[in-house]
This record gives sequence, structure tokens and C-alpha cells, in this order.
Amino acid sequence: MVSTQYCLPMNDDETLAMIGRLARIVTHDGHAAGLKPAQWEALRYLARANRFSNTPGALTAYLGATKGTVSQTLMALERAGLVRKSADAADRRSVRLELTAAGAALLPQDETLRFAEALSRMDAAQREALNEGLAALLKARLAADGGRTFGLCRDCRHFRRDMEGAGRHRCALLHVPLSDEDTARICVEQEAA
Amino acid sequence: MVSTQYCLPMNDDETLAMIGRLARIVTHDGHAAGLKPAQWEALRYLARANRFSNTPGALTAYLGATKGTVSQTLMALERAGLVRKSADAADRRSVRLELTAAGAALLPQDETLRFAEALSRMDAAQREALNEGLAALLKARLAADGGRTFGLCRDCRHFRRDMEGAGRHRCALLHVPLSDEDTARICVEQEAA
DNA sequence: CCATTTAGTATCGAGTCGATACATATTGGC
DNA sequence: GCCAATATGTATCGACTCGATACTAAATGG
Repeated sequence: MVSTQYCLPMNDDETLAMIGRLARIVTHDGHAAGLKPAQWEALRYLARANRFSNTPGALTAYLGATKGTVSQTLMALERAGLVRKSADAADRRSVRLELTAAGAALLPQDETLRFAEALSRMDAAQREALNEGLAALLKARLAADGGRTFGLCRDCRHFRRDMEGAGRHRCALLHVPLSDEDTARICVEQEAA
Repeated sequence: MVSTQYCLPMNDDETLAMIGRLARIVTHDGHAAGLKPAQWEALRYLARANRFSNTPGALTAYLGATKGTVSQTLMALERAGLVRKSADAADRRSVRLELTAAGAALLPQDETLRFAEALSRMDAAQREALNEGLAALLKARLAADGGRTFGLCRDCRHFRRDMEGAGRHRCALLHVPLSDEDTARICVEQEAA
């Protein structure tokens, strides 16, 4: 259990294997409550997406899947009464997504929450190191693929804090005002500051 | 980019989201070379499994899937000429698996190797912290599920190093001699020392 | 105003995956 | 030795995944 301080054993292979196993567990967890892995990913996404990001297109970018696949997943969720679709008034090609009450009620049954339990058994420094390591890894990988980061306003180059008074922020990309509540959710347009 | 040293922001939610996204990318990578995610997992496993662990049963335990699912995945791989099955002489219920030359030749096309590239862009300390964090997380999660660890002899309580001379080790569980080569592969019976 | 782009749906085929049922082979108690 | 319990693996089903391709319809931009 002692940390190897001097002899870095070039254990990237091991790290890759652990990433693979982690992915496997997440996939397996995705069968909780009679749903499927992709459906859980969509549900989790919609629970966290802001009002500019609750569309099939944004979800497609988040999942890195194709439009067709995501469309099918959303149809299954709609059929199950977990997601509601509505037309976008401004752009009539577009669809707005939101969780129904039933969909939101399902979130506590997300099996990946058990990772939070596992995290709680790690000490704070290790947890923080894991968080930063994952962030760096994801960032490098997403950059290589041209993928979007889907972060918070806090870390976004388009964010203008308190531009119109306390708690009244602004997005310099979309040219709209942002409430504090808006900034607590992830955005498809987010770009690192 | 500055590390938050004093204000630990209880960002476990963020960590969970990153784990989910990582899993998504791995799944997506799993469509390389015309294979499927589960097939890549099996291929990677068989490339790393020792001679006590190259069976459908061990793969089932590794993947955390059901026997039926794994059986189907292996049939697809056999059909594609990437995996060869052979009867186990000692236990005629059992099947031994090995990669064919074609299967082994496919390994360099594994898209998850691109995470190694991403890792190479991180500094050594962060990489080491990520490795240890992932290990701790996986260990906690696997322990909660009763899952096996699938590690190396090096870390196994049944390992008896150099018991019969230099490079001639022994497994105290299976009661068999182990070569250096044996110890370089993962084992279904491994238990943390 | 019309070509291009964008948002999303429809359909196909191979595969996934849990569930259930099944066929054998081994093992343990007696 | 014998037979029940157990272990290893396959067969089949149904809903879903997912990339690929083709499609509809709405917005955009010279």
C-alpha cells in the first residue's frame, strides 16, 4: 500500500486496463431499474444539462454517438414515460427534452452512484488527485477527437459574471442573460477559459 | 489550471460524470476494426490472461456479464477467426481460449490505446496519482460487489516467490509451479496479499 | 430564391445482454 | 460406487445498441 515515490513503474498498461474495467462496470450498472446503459447516460445527461443543451443534438455530441442511435434511445425513453419532447418555438427543426417526474424519480436508482460510495472510502487527497487525473485524461482525449468538454459556466471563456448586477451574469457566445441557476448546469457550448 | 489546494470542493459529482464519460468513450472505441465493444474487451483480456484464466468462465467473471452473453461474444470471435477454442484435457466441461495470430495482430488497432497517448501528455506525478486513484476506486467497488481483482502474482497472497530456485515460483492455491512468464499475466484466482 | 447546411427520424443488420432453459461433466456425501 | 448437487458451457428469446445509409423538413446565406 506504500506509494512508489521514486520508482515509477511505467504502469500505463495497468491504468488502461483499469479504465477498461471501469467502463465495463458502468455498462453493467446501466441495466438498473429495467433501463439500458445508453438510456441511463441520457437520463443523467438531461438531469445536468442547461436550457441550451437539452436537445437530441447536444446529447449526441455528449455521447459521441450518431444521431440515429440517440434518436432511438430517446424514443425508448419517451415511450417509457421518462422523457418528454416539445417543439422549440424559435427553431422548428429542433426538439427540447426534459425529464418527466417519473424520469427524475428514477435518478436515485442509478447504480453508478455506488461509485460515490467507493469514493467516500478514499481519503480526500486521493479523491482530489483522481478527480484531477481524470479531468486531465478526458481533456487530452476529447481534444484529440475534437469533442466538446460540456463543463460549467464557471470554467467557460464565454461567461461574464455579474455583468448586469449580482447574480445576473451573461453568456458572450449566445448573447443571453444567465441566472445563478443556469450556471449550475453543463452546457454544450462550453469552452475552457 | 491551478490545483485547488485548500478548498476541496466536494466534486464527487463531477468525478462520477467523468467516469461515465470515460466509459462512453471506451464503448465508442470498441467499434474499431469492425469489432464490437464486448469483443475488444474479450480480446484484451485474452491477451493478458494466464493459463489458469483463459476460459469462458474466467472471462465471464472479469466482464461481470452472464455466461450466455460471453458465450455469444466468443462464438462471434471464433467465427471471425480471432479466437481458438480447445477442450481442456483435465476437465472436459471446460474450454481453453487463445488468440489466433489474426487475433493478436489486431491488438495494435485497439482504439483505447489512444488513452496511452493522452496519459503520455500528463506529468509523471499526475499519472501515478491517477493510477493509484483508479486502483483504489476499483478495489472499493469490486469489493462491494464481491468481484475478483484479476491482478498479478506479484500482488497475490497465494504467490510463493523463488520457492524452488531463482525464477521458479509456486502458487499455493493451485499447487503448481510458476515461471517468470506465468507471473506476468493476470489471474482469475488472484487475491490481494 | 435556391443551394447548402442543420436537426432530427426511419430502417437495416450484426451484436449485446439478461433471462431462462438446457446438456454434460465433475464432485461430495453417504 | 451411486446419486444429488454443483459447475461449465451452449441455445434461444426479446428489447435494445449502434454505425451506416437514406430520408424529411426547417433554417441559412449568398
